[in-house]
Amino acid sequence: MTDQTVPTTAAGEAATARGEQTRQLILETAMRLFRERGYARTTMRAIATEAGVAVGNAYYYFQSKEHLIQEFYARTQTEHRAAAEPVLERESNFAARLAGVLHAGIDVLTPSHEFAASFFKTAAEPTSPLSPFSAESSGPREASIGLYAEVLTGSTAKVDAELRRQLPELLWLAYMGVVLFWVYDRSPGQARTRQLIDGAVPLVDRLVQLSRLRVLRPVTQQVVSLIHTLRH
Amino acid sequence: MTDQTVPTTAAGEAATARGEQTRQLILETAMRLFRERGYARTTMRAIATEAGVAVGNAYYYFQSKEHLIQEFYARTQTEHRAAAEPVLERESNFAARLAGVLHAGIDVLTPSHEFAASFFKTAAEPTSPLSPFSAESSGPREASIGLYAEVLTGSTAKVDAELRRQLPELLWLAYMGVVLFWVYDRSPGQARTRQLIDGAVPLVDRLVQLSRLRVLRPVTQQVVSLIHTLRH
DNA sequence: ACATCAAGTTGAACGCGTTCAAGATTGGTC
DNA sequence: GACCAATCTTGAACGCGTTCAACTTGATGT
Repeated sequence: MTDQTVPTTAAGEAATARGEQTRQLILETAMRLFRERGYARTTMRAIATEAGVAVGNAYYYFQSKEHLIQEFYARTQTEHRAAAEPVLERESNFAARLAGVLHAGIDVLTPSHEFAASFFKTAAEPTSPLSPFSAESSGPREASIGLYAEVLTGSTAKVDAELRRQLPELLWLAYMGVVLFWVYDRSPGQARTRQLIDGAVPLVDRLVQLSRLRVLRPVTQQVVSLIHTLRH
Repeated sequence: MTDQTVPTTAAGEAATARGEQTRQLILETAMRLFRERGYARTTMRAIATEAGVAVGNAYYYFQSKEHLIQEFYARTQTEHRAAAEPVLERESNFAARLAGVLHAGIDVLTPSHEFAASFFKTAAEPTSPLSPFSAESSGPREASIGLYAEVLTGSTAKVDAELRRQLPELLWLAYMGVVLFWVYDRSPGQARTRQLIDGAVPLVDRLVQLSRLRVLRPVTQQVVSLIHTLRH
C-alpha cells in the first residue's frame, strides 16, 4: 500500500518514486489536521507549514484543497470493505447482510463525522470532482456498488429477475441516502442513523421479497422501467 | 410588496423605512448579477459597485453572501404556490394533483437552473442557514409542506389514517428529492426530471392506495413507526 | 440653535485558497 | 565532470468574502 512505482493516484496525476514521498507526507499531514481541526479551520498554509513544505508545493501534488479529500473516499471505501467482510462471510440472510454492511459503513465513517459534515457541501455540488456521481469518484463508487452486489449474490433471497439486475445500484443509492441522513444527524453518536438502518432494512427486505407477489408485479415493473428510462 | 413600514425580512433583521430602500437595491442588484454571471462569479465588490454602495454596506443588511439567497427561496416558494393554484383548483385526483404541483415547482425553478446548481453546495451543508432543514428556512419550508397537505386534503384518495398524518411531510421530502435530481440533471431542458415526475407519481399513487391493503398493512405500520422513531 | 444618539455608511485591512515565474534538485548521457 | 531536461520546490502576489473602527446622516428633545 505504501511502496509502488506504478501510479497509484485515482485522479491520475503522475506519481514517480521521487515525489511520492512528499505527496504522502502532505496527505498524512492534511488528514491529521482535518480530523483535529475540521476541514474549514485547516488552512493550506497550516498544512504546508506542518508538513515542512511551501504552500505551492502542496498545489503541485493536489489540484485544490478539495482534492485532498479524494483520498479520504478511497480509504473509507477500502476500510468499509474490510469492516464488512466478517458479515459477508458469516450471514446468508439478505436483511442481515444488508444491515451488517450498512452498519459497517457508518462504523467506518463515525470518527470523521464532523469532518464529513464540513466538506459535505463540496461533495454535494454537481460539478465537483468530489461528487459521488462524478467521473473522478468512479473508482470508489464502482467498488461500493460491487459491495452491494455481494450483499445480494451471497444471500438466499429470491428476487424478481428484472429487479435483481438493478438492485445493487439501488442499494448503493439507499446507502448514499443513509450517509446523507448521517451527515445531517445531530443526535448523540448519530444514534438516529442506526435506528434508520435498523428500521429501513426490514422494510427493504420485505419490499424486495414482495416484489414477486402478484398484486405488486405491476409496481415492480414500473420501478424497473422507470430506472431504465432515467438512465437512457 | 414594495412599500411597508413593518419589518418584512424572514430572518428578522431590523428594517426601518430608511434602510429598506438600500436593502432592496442591493438585493435586486445581487439577484440580477447572480442570474447574469452565476453565484460564484458574482463578487460582493461587484454587487456593491453596481448598486452604488460600499462593500461594508451590503454586510450591514446581509450577514453573508449566502444570506442574499434566502430571499430567492421565499420568492420561489410564493411563485410555486401561485403556479400550483390552477391545478389544485381543477383536479381532485390525487396523482394528478401531485404531478401538477411537482411540475409547477420545476416550472418555477427552470429559469434558475444554472444559478441553483452553483449555490446548491452551500444549501447542502447541514449547518448552513440555507439548508432546507434549517431554522432560518422554516418559513418557506412550512409553506411548502402546507402545499403538499393541500394536495392530499383536496383529493379523493383514500389513505391509511396513520400514514395520512405523515404524508404531507413525506411528499415534501419526495419533492426535495425531485429538486435534488433536477439540480444534477444535465439533460436538455432537464427532461429527465420531467420523466422522473411522470414515472414516480403513479408509483407513489399506487403505493399510497395499496397502503390500506391487508398484505401491506404491516409494511405501512412499519413505515409509520419508523418515521415516528426518527423524529423522537 | 444646539446636543444627542441610533441608524446608516465607508473603505482599508485581514486571512483565506490559489497561481505562477523563478529557482533548486535529480538522474541520465556523452 | 559537464551538460541537459524533467521533476520538484519556493514564496510573493492576486482576488475573494468578511470585519471593524471611524465617520455621516437625520430625527428628536431642550
